[in-house]
Amino acid sequence: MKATSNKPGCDSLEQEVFLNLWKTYDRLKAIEDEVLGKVGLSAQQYNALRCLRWAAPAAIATLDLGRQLVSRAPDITRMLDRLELRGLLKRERLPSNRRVVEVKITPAGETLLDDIHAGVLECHVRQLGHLDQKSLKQLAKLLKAARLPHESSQT
Amino acid sequence: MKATSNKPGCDSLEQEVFLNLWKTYDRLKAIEDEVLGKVGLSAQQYNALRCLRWAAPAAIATLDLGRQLVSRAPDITRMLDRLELRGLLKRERLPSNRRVVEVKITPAGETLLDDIHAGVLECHVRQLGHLDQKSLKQLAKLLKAARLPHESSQT
DNA sequence: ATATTATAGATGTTGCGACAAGTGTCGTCA
DNA sequence: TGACGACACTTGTCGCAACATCTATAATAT
Repeated sequence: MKATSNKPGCDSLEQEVFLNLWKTYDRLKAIEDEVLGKVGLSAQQYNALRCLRWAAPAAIATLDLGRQLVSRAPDITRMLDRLELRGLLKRERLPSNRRVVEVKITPAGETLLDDIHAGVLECHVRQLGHLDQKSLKQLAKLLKAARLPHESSQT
Repeated sequence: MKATSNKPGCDSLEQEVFLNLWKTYDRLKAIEDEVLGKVGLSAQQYNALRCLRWAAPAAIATLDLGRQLVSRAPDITRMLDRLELRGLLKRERLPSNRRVVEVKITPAGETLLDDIHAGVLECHVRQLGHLDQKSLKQLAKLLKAARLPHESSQT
Protein backbone atom coordinates (compact mmCIF):
# COMPACT_ATOMS: atom_id res chain seq x y z
CA MET A 1 0.00 0.00 0.00
CA LYS A 2 2.66 2.50 -0.99
CA ALA A 3 1.56 5.89 -2.22
CA THR A 4 4.67 6.85 -4.17
CA SER A 5 3.78 9.23 -6.99
CA ASN A 6 1.96 7.00 -9.45
CA LYS A 7 0.54 8.13 -12.74
CA PRO A 8 -2.91 9.67 -12.42
CA GLY A 9 -5.44 6.86 -12.43
CA CYS A 10 -2.89 4.23 -11.51
CA ASP A 11 -2.80 2.71 -8.08
CA SER A 12 0.64 1.17 -8.31
CA LEU A 13 3.72 1.02 -10.47
CA GLU A 14 2.90 -2.58 -11.35
CA GLN A 15 -0.51 -1.54 -12.60
CA GLU A 16 0.98 1.24 -14.67
CA VAL A 17 3.37 -1.22 -16.31
CA PHE A 18 0.60 -3.67 -17.06
CA LEU A 19 -1.59 -0.98 -18.61
CA ASN A 20 1.36 0.12 -20.71
CA LEU A 21 1.93 -3.45 -21.78
CA TRP A 22 -1.70 -3.81 -22.75
CA LYS A 23 -1.86 -0.55 -24.64
CA THR A 24 1.36 -1.10 -26.53
CA TYR A 25 0.35 -4.63 -27.45
CA ASP A 26 -2.98 -3.34 -28.67
CA ARG A 27 -1.47 -0.68 -30.88
CA LEU A 28 1.18 -2.95 -32.36
CA LYS A 29 -1.27 -5.77 -32.86
CA ALA A 30 -3.49 -3.50 -34.92
CA ILE A 31 -0.62 -3.04 -37.36
CA GLU A 32 -0.05 -6.76 -37.71
CA ASP A 33 -3.76 -7.46 -38.01
CA GLU A 34 -3.97 -5.07 -40.91
CA VAL A 35 -1.31 -6.99 -42.80
CA LEU A 36 -2.64 -10.44 -41.99
CA GLY A 37 -6.21 -9.34 -42.57
CA LYS A 38 -5.41 -8.90 -46.24
CA VAL A 39 -5.13 -12.65 -46.59
CA GLY A 40 -7.82 -13.42 -44.03
CA LEU A 41 -5.58 -14.73 -41.28
CA SER A 42 -5.63 -13.86 -37.60
CA ALA A 43 -2.35 -13.47 -35.74
CA GLN A 44 -2.99 -16.74 -33.99
CA GLN A 45 -3.67 -18.56 -37.27
CA TYR A 46 -0.51 -17.13 -38.81
CA ASN A 47 1.39 -18.21 -35.76
CA ALA A 48 0.04 -21.74 -36.07
CA LEU A 49 0.98 -21.96 -39.73
CA ARG A 50 4.48 -20.76 -38.91
CA CYS A 51 4.84 -23.42 -36.24
CA LEU A 52 3.78 -26.03 -38.76
CA ARG A 53 6.24 -24.76 -41.31
CA TRP A 54 9.15 -24.89 -38.87
CA ALA A 55 8.23 -28.44 -38.09
CA ALA A 56 7.78 -29.50 -41.72
CA PRO A 57 8.18 -32.01 -43.17
CA ALA A 58 7.28 -33.51 -39.80
CA ALA A 59 3.72 -33.30 -38.56
CA ILE A 60 2.67 -32.10 -35.11
CA ALA A 61 -0.02 -33.50 -32.83
CA THR A 62 -2.87 -31.05 -32.31
CA LEU A 63 -2.29 -30.43 -28.62
CA ASP A 64 1.46 -30.14 -29.07
CA LEU A 65 0.83 -27.43 -31.60
CA GLY A 66 -1.45 -25.70 -29.12
CA ARG A 67 1.32 -25.70 -26.58
CA GLN A 68 3.74 -24.11 -29.05
CA LEU A 69 1.49 -21.20 -29.88
CA VAL A 70 2.30 -17.79 -28.48
CA SER A 71 -1.16 -17.38 -27.05
CA ARG A 72 -3.08 -20.13 -25.30
CA ALA A 73 -5.61 -21.80 -27.58
CA PRO A 74 -8.34 -23.67 -25.78
CA ASP A 75 -10.27 -23.93 -29.02
CA ILE A 76 -7.52 -25.08 -31.30
CA THR A 77 -9.73 -27.71 -32.93
CA ARG A 78 -11.94 -25.15 -34.57
CA MET A 79 -9.05 -22.96 -35.58
CA LEU A 80 -7.53 -25.94 -37.39
CA ASP A 81 -10.95 -26.70 -38.87
CA ARG A 82 -10.99 -23.32 -40.52
CA LEU A 83 -7.44 -23.57 -41.81
CA GLU A 84 -8.06 -27.08 -43.10
CA LEU A 85 -11.21 -25.91 -44.86
CA ARG A 86 -9.09 -23.39 -46.71
CA GLY A 87 -6.65 -26.13 -47.66
CA LEU A 88 -3.78 -24.58 -45.74
CA LEU A 89 -3.13 -27.65 -43.66
CA LYS A 90 -4.21 -31.24 -43.45
CA ARG A 91 -4.97 -33.52 -40.54
CA GLU A 92 -4.57 -37.22 -40.21
CA ARG A 93 -5.30 -39.63 -37.42
CA LEU A 94 -2.28 -41.71 -36.45
CA PRO A 95 -2.85 -45.39 -37.22
CA SER A 96 -0.61 -46.34 -34.31
CA ASN A 97 -2.66 -44.29 -31.85
CA ARG A 98 -6.00 -43.29 -33.20
CA ARG A 99 -6.56 -40.74 -30.44
CA VAL A 100 -3.88 -38.50 -31.88
CA VAL A 101 -4.47 -36.23 -34.85
CA GLU A 102 -1.36 -35.02 -36.60
CA VAL A 103 -1.34 -31.72 -38.40
CA LYS A 104 0.82 -30.76 -41.35
CA ILE A 105 1.08 -27.67 -43.51
CA THR A 106 0.16 -28.09 -47.18
CA PRO A 107 1.95 -26.62 -50.20
CA ALA A 108 -0.88 -24.10 -50.41
CA GLY A 109 -0.21 -23.12 -46.82
CA GLU A 110 3.48 -22.68 -47.52
CA THR A 111 2.69 -20.60 -50.56
CA LEU A 112 0.48 -18.33 -48.50
CA LEU A 113 3.23 -17.88 -45.93
CA ASP A 114 5.68 -17.06 -48.70
CA ASP A 115 3.28 -14.53 -50.16
CA ILE A 116 2.96 -12.52 -46.96
CA HIS A 117 6.44 -13.07 -45.56
CA ALA A 118 7.87 -9.81 -46.84
CA GLY A 119 4.79 -7.89 -45.73
CA VAL A 120 4.99 -9.31 -42.23
CA LEU A 121 8.66 -8.49 -41.90
CA GLU A 122 8.02 -4.96 -43.09
CA CYS A 123 5.16 -4.71 -40.62
CA HIS A 124 7.43 -5.59 -37.72
CA VAL A 125 9.80 -2.85 -38.82
CA ARG A 126 6.92 -0.40 -38.92
CA GLN A 127 5.94 -1.55 -35.44
CA LEU A 128 9.31 -1.30 -33.78
CA GLY A 129 11.85 -0.08 -36.29
CA HIS A 130 12.08 3.28 -34.58
CA LEU A 131 13.80 1.72 -31.56
CA ASP A 132 17.53 1.06 -31.67
CA GLN A 133 19.00 -2.41 -31.29
CA LYS A 134 19.96 -1.84 -27.69
CA SER A 135 16.45 -0.80 -26.68
CA LEU A 136 14.92 -3.71 -28.57
CA LYS A 137 17.16 -6.20 -26.85
CA GLN A 138 16.48 -4.71 -23.47
CA LEU A 139 12.77 -4.68 -24.08
CA ALA A 140 12.84 -8.34 -25.08
CA LYS A 141 14.82 -9.13 -21.96
CA LEU A 142 12.47 -7.31 -19.64
CA LEU A 143 9.41 -8.88 -21.26
CA LYS A 144 10.87 -12.33 -20.78
CA ALA A 145 11.70 -11.56 -17.18
CA ALA A 146 8.18 -10.26 -16.62
CA ARG A 147 6.53 -13.51 -17.67
CA LEU A 148 9.17 -15.84 -16.32
CA PRO A 149 7.27 -16.86 -13.16
CA HIS A 150 4.11 -17.37 -15.14
CA GLU A 151 5.04 -20.11 -17.54
CA SER A 152 5.83 -23.71 -16.94
CA SER A 153 8.34 -24.09 -19.77
CA GLN A 154 10.67 -21.11 -20.09
CA THR A 155 11.62 -19.94 -23.55
CA MET B 1 17.44 -8.42 -44.82
CA LYS B 2 20.02 -8.78 -42.09
CA ALA B 3 20.82 -12.25 -40.88
CA THR B 4 22.28 -11.42 -37.51
CA SER B 5 21.75 -14.34 -35.13
CA ASN B 6 18.00 -14.19 -34.46
CA LYS B 7 16.15 -16.57 -32.22
CA PRO B 8 15.15 -19.78 -33.97
CA GLY B 9 11.89 -19.17 -35.75
CA CYS B 10 12.30 -15.44 -35.74
CA ASP B 11 13.17 -13.54 -38.85
CA SER B 12 14.20 -10.31 -37.20
CA LEU B 13 14.88 -8.74 -33.86
CA GLU B 14 11.73 -6.64 -34.23
CA GLN B 15 9.67 -9.78 -34.71
CA GLU B 16 11.22 -11.39 -31.69
CA VAL B 17 10.33 -8.38 -29.57
CA PHE B 18 6.77 -8.33 -30.84
CA LEU B 19 6.29 -12.03 -30.13
CA ASN B 20 7.68 -11.49 -26.64
CA LEU B 21 5.30 -8.62 -26.14
CA TRP B 22 2.38 -10.74 -27.26
CA LYS B 23 3.32 -13.71 -25.13
CA THR B 24 3.97 -11.68 -22.01
CA TYR B 25 0.72 -9.79 -22.43
CA ASP B 26 -1.12 -13.05 -22.87
CA ARG B 27 0.29 -14.59 -19.71
CA LEU B 28 -0.25 -11.53 -17.58
CA LYS B 29 -3.72 -10.95 -18.95
CA ALA B 30 -4.73 -14.45 -17.93
CA ILE B 31 -3.96 -13.52 -14.33
CA GLU B 32 -6.07 -10.38 -14.45
CA ASP B 33 -8.90 -12.19 -16.25
CA GLU B 34 -9.05 -14.69 -13.46
CA VAL B 35 -9.59 -11.96 -10.88
CA LEU B 36 -12.08 -9.97 -12.94
CA GLY B 37 -13.87 -13.10 -14.05
CA LYS B 38 -14.99 -13.67 -10.47
CA VAL B 39 -17.29 -10.67 -10.77
CA GLY B 40 -18.09 -11.23 -14.42
CA LEU B 41 -16.12 -8.34 -15.86
CA SER B 42 -13.75 -8.32 -18.80
CA ALA B 43 -10.57 -6.26 -18.60
CA GLN B 44 -12.06 -3.80 -21.04
CA GLN B 45 -15.25 -3.44 -19.00
CA TYR B 46 -13.27 -2.91 -15.81
CA ASN B 47 -11.20 -0.33 -17.61
CA ALA B 48 -14.34 1.50 -18.73
CA LEU B 49 -15.76 1.53 -15.22
CA ARG B 50 -12.51 2.91 -13.90
CA CYS B 51 -12.54 5.70 -16.47
CA LEU B 52 -16.07 6.56 -15.41
CA ARG B 53 -15.09 6.60 -11.78
CA TRP B 54 -12.15 8.93 -12.35
CA ALA B 55 -14.49 11.27 -14.19
CA ALA B 56 -17.25 11.11 -11.57
CA PRO B 57 -19.29 13.01 -10.64
CA ALA B 58 -19.03 14.26 -14.22
CA ALA B 59 -20.43 12.15 -17.04
CA ILE B 60 -18.57 11.25 -20.23
CA ALA B 61 -19.89 11.10 -23.76
CA THR B 62 -19.85 7.58 -25.17
CA LEU B 63 -17.25 8.18 -27.85
CA ASP B 64 -15.01 10.15 -25.51
CA LEU B 65 -15.05 7.20 -23.18
CA GLY B 66 -14.11 4.97 -26.08
CA ARG B 67 -11.11 7.14 -26.81
CA GLN B 68 -9.95 6.93 -23.19
CA LEU B 69 -9.97 3.17 -23.06
CA VAL B 70 -6.68 1.30 -23.14
CA SER B 71 -7.79 -0.85 -26.03
CA ARG B 72 -9.77 0.41 -29.03
CA ALA B 73 -13.48 -0.31 -28.72
CA PRO B 74 -15.33 -0.21 -32.01
CA ASP B 75 -18.35 -1.80 -30.37
CA ILE B 76 -18.55 0.33 -27.28
CA THR B 77 -22.33 0.70 -27.57
CA ARG B 78 -22.93 -2.92 -26.80
CA MET B 79 -20.36 -3.05 -24.05
CA LEU B 80 -22.16 -0.18 -22.33
CA ASP B 81 -25.48 -1.96 -22.96
CA ARG B 82 -24.29 -4.90 -20.94
CA LEU B 83 -22.94 -2.78 -18.11
CA GLU B 84 -26.10 -0.70 -18.02
CA LEU B 85 -28.20 -3.86 -17.93
CA ARG B 86 -26.31 -4.86 -14.80
CA GLY B 87 -26.99 -1.44 -13.31
CA LEU B 88 -23.32 -0.51 -13.14
CA LEU B 89 -23.74 2.66 -15.17
CA LYS B 90 -26.48 4.79 -16.59
CA ARG B 91 -26.84 6.63 -19.87
CA GLU B 92 -28.69 9.79 -20.69
CA ARG B 93 -29.17 11.73 -23.88
CA LEU B 94 -28.07 15.34 -23.63
CA PRO B 95 -31.02 17.71 -24.05
CA SER B 96 -28.70 20.33 -25.52
CA ASN B 97 -27.46 17.97 -28.21
CA ARG B 98 -29.61 14.94 -28.60
CA ARG B 99 -26.98 13.10 -30.62
CA VAL B 100 -24.78 12.74 -27.57
CA VAL B 101 -25.29 10.10 -24.90
CA GLU B 102 -23.56 10.74 -21.62
CA VAL B 103 -22.44 7.88 -19.44
CA LYS B 104 -22.04 7.90 -15.68
CA ILE B 105 -21.12 5.26 -13.14
CA THR B 106 -23.81 4.32 -10.60
CA PRO B 107 -23.37 3.71 -6.87
CA ALA B 108 -23.68 0.00 -7.65
CA GLY B 109 -20.82 0.35 -10.13
CA GLU B 110 -18.68 2.12 -7.56
CA THR B 111 -19.45 -0.55 -5.01
CA LEU B 112 -18.36 -3.24 -7.43
CA LEU B 113 -15.10 -1.42 -8.09
CA ASP B 114 -14.53 -1.11 -4.36
CA ASP B 115 -15.19 -4.79 -3.88
CA ILE B 116 -12.51 -5.89 -6.31
CA HIS B 117 -10.02 -3.09 -5.81
CA ALA B 118 -7.81 -4.95 -3.39
CA GLY B 119 -7.94 -8.09 -5.49
CA VAL B 120 -6.90 -6.22 -8.61
CA LEU B 121 -4.00 -4.54 -6.86
CA GLU B 122 -2.85 -7.86 -5.49
CA CYS B 123 -3.17 -9.32 -8.96
CA HIS B 124 -0.84 -6.70 -10.40
CA VAL B 125 1.70 -7.56 -7.75
CA ARG B 126 1.41 -11.22 -8.65
CA GLN B 127 1.89 -10.28 -12.29
CA LEU B 128 4.94 -8.08 -11.92
CA GLY B 129 5.93 -7.94 -8.29
CA HIS B 130 9.01 -10.05 -8.95
CA LEU B 131 10.63 -7.21 -10.89
CA ASP B 132 12.43 -4.44 -9.03
CA GLN B 133 11.39 -0.81 -9.28
CA LYS B 134 14.15 0.05 -11.70
CA SER B 135 13.18 -2.69 -14.11
CA LEU B 136 9.51 -1.77 -13.90
CA LYS B 137 10.21 1.84 -14.68
CA GLN B 138 12.45 0.95 -17.57
CA LEU B 139 9.90 -1.48 -18.93
CA ALA B 140 7.21 1.18 -18.79
CA LYS B 141 9.51 3.61 -20.53
CA LEU B 142 10.38 1.22 -23.33
CA LEU B 143 6.75 0.23 -23.84
CA LYS B 144 5.76 3.87 -24.17
CA ALA B 145 8.58 4.49 -26.60
CA ALA B 146 7.52 1.45 -28.61
CA ARG B 147 4.00 2.72 -29.23
CA LEU B 148 4.87 6.39 -29.45
CA PRO B 149 4.71 6.62 -33.25
CA HIS B 150 1.46 4.68 -33.32
CA GLU B 151 -0.86 6.90 -31.36
CA SER B 152 -2.27 10.26 -32.19
CA SER B 153 -2.41 11.59 -28.63
CA GLN B 154 0.65 10.69 -26.61
CA THR B 155 0.20 9.67 -22.99
C1' DA C 1 -35.71 28.08 -45.78
C1' DT C 2 -34.17 24.03 -47.64
C1' DA C 3 -30.66 20.83 -49.09
C1' DT C 4 -26.25 18.79 -47.99
C1' DT C 5 -22.93 17.05 -45.16
C1' DA C 6 -21.09 15.67 -40.72
C1' DT C 7 -21.70 13.73 -36.18
C1' DA C 8 -23.15 10.32 -32.49
C1' DG C 9 -24.60 6.35 -31.69
C1' DA C 10 -27.78 2.08 -32.59
C1' DT C 11 -28.57 -2.19 -35.00
C1' DG C 12 -27.85 -6.45 -38.18
C1' DT C 13 -24.95 -9.88 -39.27
C1' DT C 14 -21.04 -12.73 -38.97
C1' DG C 15 -17.40 -15.19 -37.01
C1' DC C 16 -14.18 -16.19 -33.50
C1' DG C 17 -13.05 -17.54 -28.61
C1' DA C 18 -14.16 -19.76 -24.17
C1' DC C 19 -16.18 -23.14 -21.27
C1' DA C 20 -18.47 -27.47 -20.63
C1' DA C 21 -19.89 -31.85 -21.88
C1' DG C 22 -19.47 -35.75 -25.13
C1' DT C 23 -17.03 -39.45 -28.08
C1' DG C 24 -13.73 -42.66 -29.42
C1' DT C 25 -9.30 -44.78 -28.18
C1' DC C 26 -5.74 -46.58 -25.32
C1' DG C 27 -3.32 -48.32 -21.10
C1' DT C 28 -3.72 -50.95 -17.01
C1' DC C 29 -4.93 -53.86 -13.58
C1' DA C 30 -7.99 -57.08 -11.17
C1' DT D 1 -10.72 -60.23 -20.53
C1' DG D 2 -13.40 -56.94 -19.05
C1' DA D 3 -13.98 -52.88 -16.37
C1' DC D 4 -12.10 -48.41 -15.26
C1' DG D 5 -9.72 -44.35 -15.78
C1' DA D 6 -6.78 -41.38 -18.66
C1' DC D 7 -6.06 -39.18 -22.98
C1' DA D 8 -6.89 -36.50 -27.29
C1' DC D 9 -9.63 -34.39 -29.31
C1' DT D 10 -14.70 -32.95 -30.93
C1' DT D 11 -19.06 -30.82 -30.53
C1' DG D 12 -22.76 -27.83 -28.31
C1' DT D 13 -23.62 -23.62 -26.72
C1' DC D 14 -23.09 -18.95 -25.64
C1' DG D 15 -21.20 -14.34 -25.29
C1' DC D 16 -18.41 -11.03 -27.15
C1' DA D 17 -16.05 -8.35 -30.85
C1' DA D 18 -15.62 -6.53 -35.49
C1' DC D 19 -17.44 -4.68 -39.66
C1' DA D 20 -20.84 -2.52 -42.26
C1' DT D 21 -25.15 -0.29 -42.40
C1' DC D 22 -28.87 2.54 -40.65
C1' DT D 23 -31.32 6.38 -37.86
C1' DA D 24 -31.60 10.65 -35.60
C1' DT D 25 -29.71 15.07 -34.84
C1' DA D 26 -26.91 19.10 -35.74
C1' DA D 27 -24.05 22.27 -38.44
C1' DT D 28 -23.27 24.40 -42.79
C1' DA D 29 -24.02 25.87 -47.35
C1' DT D 30 -27.09 27.64 -51.04
